Amino acid sequence: MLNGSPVTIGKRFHIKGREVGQVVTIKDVAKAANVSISTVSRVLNNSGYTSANVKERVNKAVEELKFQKNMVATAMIKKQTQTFGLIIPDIKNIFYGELTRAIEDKAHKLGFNVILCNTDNDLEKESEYLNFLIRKGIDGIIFSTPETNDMNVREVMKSRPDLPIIILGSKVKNVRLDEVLVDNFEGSYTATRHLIDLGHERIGYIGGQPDSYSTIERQRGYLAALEDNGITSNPTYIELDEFKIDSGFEKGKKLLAEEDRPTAIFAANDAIAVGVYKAARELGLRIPEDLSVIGFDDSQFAEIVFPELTTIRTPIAQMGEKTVELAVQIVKDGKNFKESITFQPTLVERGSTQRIKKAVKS
Amino acid sequence: MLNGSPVTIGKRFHIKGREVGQVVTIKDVAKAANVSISTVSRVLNNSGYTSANVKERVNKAVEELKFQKNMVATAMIKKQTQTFGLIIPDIKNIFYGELTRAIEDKAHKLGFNVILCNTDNDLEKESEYLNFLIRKGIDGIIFSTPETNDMNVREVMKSRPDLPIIILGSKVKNVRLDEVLVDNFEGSYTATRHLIDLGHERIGYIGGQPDSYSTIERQRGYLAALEDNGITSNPTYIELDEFKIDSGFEKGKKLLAEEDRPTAIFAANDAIAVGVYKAARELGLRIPEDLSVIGFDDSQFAEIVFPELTTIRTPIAQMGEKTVELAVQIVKDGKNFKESITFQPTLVERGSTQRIKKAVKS
DNA sequence: CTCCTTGTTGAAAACGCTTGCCTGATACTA
DNA sequence: TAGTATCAGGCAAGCGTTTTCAACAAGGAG
Repeated sequence: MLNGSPVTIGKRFHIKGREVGQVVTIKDVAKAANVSISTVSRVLNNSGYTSANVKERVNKAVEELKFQKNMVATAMIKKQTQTFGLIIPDIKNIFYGELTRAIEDKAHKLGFNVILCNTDNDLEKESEYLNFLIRKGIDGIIFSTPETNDMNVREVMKSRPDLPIIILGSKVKNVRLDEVLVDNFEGSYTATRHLIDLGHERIGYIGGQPDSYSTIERQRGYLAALEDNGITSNPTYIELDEFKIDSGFEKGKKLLAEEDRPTAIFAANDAIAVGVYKAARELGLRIPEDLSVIGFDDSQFAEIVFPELTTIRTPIAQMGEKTVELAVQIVKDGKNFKESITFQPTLVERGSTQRIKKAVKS
Repeated sequence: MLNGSPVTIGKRFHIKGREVGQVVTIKDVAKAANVSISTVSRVLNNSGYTSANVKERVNKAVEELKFQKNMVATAMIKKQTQTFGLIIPDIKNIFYGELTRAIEDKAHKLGFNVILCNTDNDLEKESEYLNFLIRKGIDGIIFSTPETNDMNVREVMKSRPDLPIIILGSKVKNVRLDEVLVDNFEGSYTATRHLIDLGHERIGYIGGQPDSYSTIERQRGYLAALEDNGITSNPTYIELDEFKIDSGFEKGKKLLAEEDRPTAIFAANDAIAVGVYKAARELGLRIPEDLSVIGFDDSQFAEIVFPELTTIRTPIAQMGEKTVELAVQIVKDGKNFKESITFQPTLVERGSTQRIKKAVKS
């Protein structure tokens, strides 16, 4: 090839008796360019001195041999794998689908891959994943789980205090970490206020997991809005379960079956709102004529249901991006800011909320 | 500790001036257990001879030191990373969400991780990902993209003929690969047949990407069912675009605006069906009274819309699992079967299809 | 002409593990 | 008693890079 050497580029090797192709290494490049491997490495990484002549020869060899740097070897030395672990409850959940997409996109742009981990909010499973990820040498962990249990996070922080951990959309109790949040209180206050502005006073709230940060904060916002507008909150109008359609359906039915049923429901996320739609349908209540519904997140669901769902938009994509930016920054600069970044949600009015009809109040 | 040695377990090291924790290596274990590192490796991997005594000492040391094997070192030697790359168009798409979940779950059970790659059906992007994945030493690639363009697949096969590649839900032209499929023809035939059985004759078809395997096969099934039942197909009743809600909306409006509009529409996936719902709503057509709609996949959308969508259920989870099983088998045994496995879909009747009213035909 | 400085390269160690080879020890056979 | 399996465990090479160190050349300052 390049310098007339016999064609022994690359190396054939076998695994379990099967030939594993011929992989070109830095050694082959060195031979072809007639320099040492250290030199090849230097031009590859653009570090240290290298003459223009040598640079050219190496680049030519790289091209001709189609050399691709083996990243696991690099990872071994540099202790960096260009990989993040992403911990979420369930990628089937559309909210996490959107979040994951934003995260993966940004990571890819910045030269990182993401390993997906679905925990189903199971701490055991979460712990397994975490171990695996750490053994694989990931460069950081992005947590986005509704539960705020700190067991596993603490464990990681103890064994690998240097490892970047970023919490997305939640808070972990008693631990100071980088976190990217949406202003749940503000969003819920706005949602509830919107209903109040439409004349509603009997307003229900259906939350997700009782000890989830979002559930709690959103409930706070709901209660504050009621109070600020002189409406006494009614405990029987508050139900908590999970951030799922089924939960919304069950709890919705429960709320709407009451004699003095709410005229509006604030669902802590869009999935719950979808459940409420189903409940309303089953009970023969029309939305928005008989019942106003407002959701949270502005996920794809919001535009699929009919009438389209009025909801609080969480800037999911931006939050995902910011999270990755933060993670990369920490990996690169080694500085850990322990930042807490909060995004503001906005009200998106669609067809599921309506001014209350006086008749109903009678 | 174990044998009274001074506490120098683990090694502190720094990256960019920041301390990177203390990582316990096999060396530390060896020292603590008073054996050589080869022995430690042997008991860790349960390979070769080791006495009960030594085994115990090593295990004890492992436990006391909380040793975790560094997988990148292992990967370096074994050329196996216990990682798969998953190529899909977009994780936001609910169908891929469900598929990905099944894949990730199974992979995790079998000791593998999955790196997620969203290509947006962009071959350039796909190629980038592929390169990255290969450089990272992934053990196999799972492809699930509607397009059947073989460019990148060929490229990979050429440079790494040993690398397991599995195609999920599609076919790549002119290439023999392991593939896991759903019987698109059969499913579509069933769908169309179902509409015919309900008395429909003016049946529209809205497909996805024109050159996607699914679009083509589903159209074949649709046409065959029409023909077998003596209905001449009408080209103006066939529209193709993308497997998306918006496409369903646009093409649905187009079909339904015609004078002689279809009384039923077979949408090549549930997302398109959702679009058709919107179109019908805009045109004041009731489903199923004025228009029957049937989808394909039985994704989450099907139960969210109202009336709930009659659709063809693709066994998404099973397909995902099977794919991973296949991949793992190939990685482990080194045998490549080039299998083609086809799953049968089933009809799920819900509220969106109805016997045609004679009046309408008049 | 000597001493530095600056530029350019290669040799070799290191990253943390696996594995082939070799040496001993033990136990069994004849 | 010697010969031969069988079992145990250590040594060292190797995986494909990066990086430190030292060597050497060329050029300029004194």
